[in-house]
Amino acid sequence: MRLSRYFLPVLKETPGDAQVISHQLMLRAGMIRQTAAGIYAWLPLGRRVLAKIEQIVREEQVRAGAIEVLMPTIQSADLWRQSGRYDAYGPEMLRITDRHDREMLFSPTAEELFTQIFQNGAKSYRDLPKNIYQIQWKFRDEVRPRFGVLRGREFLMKDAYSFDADFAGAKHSYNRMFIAYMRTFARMGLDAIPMQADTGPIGGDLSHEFIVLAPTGESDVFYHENWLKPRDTSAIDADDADALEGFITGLNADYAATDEKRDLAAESAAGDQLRQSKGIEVGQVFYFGDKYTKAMGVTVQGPDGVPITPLMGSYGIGVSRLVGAIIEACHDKDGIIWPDAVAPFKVALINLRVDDAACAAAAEKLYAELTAAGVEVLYDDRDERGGAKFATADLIGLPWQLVVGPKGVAAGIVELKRRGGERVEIALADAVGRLS
RNA sequence: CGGGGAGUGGCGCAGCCUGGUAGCGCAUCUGGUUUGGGACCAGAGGGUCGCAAGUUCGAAUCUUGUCUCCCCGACCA
Repeated sequence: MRLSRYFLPVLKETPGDAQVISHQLMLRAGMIRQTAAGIYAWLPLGRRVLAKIEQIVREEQVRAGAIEVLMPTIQSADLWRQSGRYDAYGPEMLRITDRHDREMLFSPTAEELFTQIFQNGAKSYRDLPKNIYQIQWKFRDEVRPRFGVLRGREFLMKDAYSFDADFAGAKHSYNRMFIAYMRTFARMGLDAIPMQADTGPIGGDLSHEFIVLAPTGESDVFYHENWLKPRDTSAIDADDADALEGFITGLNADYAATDEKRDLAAESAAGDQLRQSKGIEVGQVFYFGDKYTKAMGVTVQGPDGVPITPLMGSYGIGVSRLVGAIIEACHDKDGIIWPDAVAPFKVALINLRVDDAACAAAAEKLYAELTAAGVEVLYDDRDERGGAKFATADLIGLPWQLVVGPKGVAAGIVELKRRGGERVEIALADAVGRLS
């Protein structure tokens, strides 16, 4: 993409109403614009990051056996009355009346709808287990939205819902998602710690929140220092229920809990290895059994002819929140430092002198070759001075900067810089190979 | 929802106390000089001061109402 044709409205100064660093950087880097309290427009650069995160989430969901669907954001109040949550949810739910005075709502989560859709298509125990998910916008009318996309009212969320015939199956479904979450966050360059958590309005008795440690986080969290070491999940076979259960039990032997689930005995057992921090919740998994299936009268036919009430879990990942969470974890004084997997582009190709024929020709050639090699490159071909281009590139945080200047081109050399890391001079002829 | 703060060109702010018809920096446009870390000179465009009512000869400025946004706390992917 040529920057001269792109839409990247960067800001030199920090807008006054942004407090946390991720919010400031997202505004300055031209990723988002606020349109109302807690509601944001996603500009091209932000949209690309969102898509990268979505794709990683999607791949790990598929790997865990979940099936993608897309549900409406606007749902009928009647559906929510079946579970009793229409009255239970409170003012956080955005309620809407249509032209016929029918009561509707903007979905804050979707247990009811998934349960209904499941019942609609599943009649037999042979249809179990199932795990169905979507990546869709949600709306929760937070009393006080803040911190940009970390606490918006409208947010993009992956929500999955599992249906099983018995508790062992349901626990395995829960564990599958658990390990999928570990893998998902690790792929994004995040160390997310699963913590015992409260279940809130979703209900149920088993739940973990996945927390990214960050000083700007809203949750107070407590954990054993063993969690600071990265966990390798690559060898785990998620299809092997016993092995998976054993692995997760092993993980959870190290204490980690959010404020409302603190276990003072476990904390004193951890002794001086106990750590306290602030954290950002980026995902949560719940097991709640037959709470919805029972309330909504959902059953499937069992092998012996007796109806079975499926047991459910639900599993959320805050996709849009992750954009902010990653920036909180990955930035310096000059701007964002994207982990490779979620970077909006891989390379910032910087032409220092658009009016220098040899320099421009070299940059154009690199752009063409990188593009042909399938490298995502943002080519700064604007008629700007070097300083301005470096500042923009640092701000938007692409992992690599390929700098093409007149002196270097004359000597057959370009500069390759790792954002937040070292810079090296390489032969012009080697540049494409190094980046593809 | 309680407590606090703020709405003035695209962004950041001053002016308000002590009413007299709006200013600065950045950004934008034109011309020129520049060109490896957010250049310089000259010129230009852009704001009914959130909205509404009131006081006054006159309101960005005073009064009242209203909307919006932000911060602290209580609540949440």
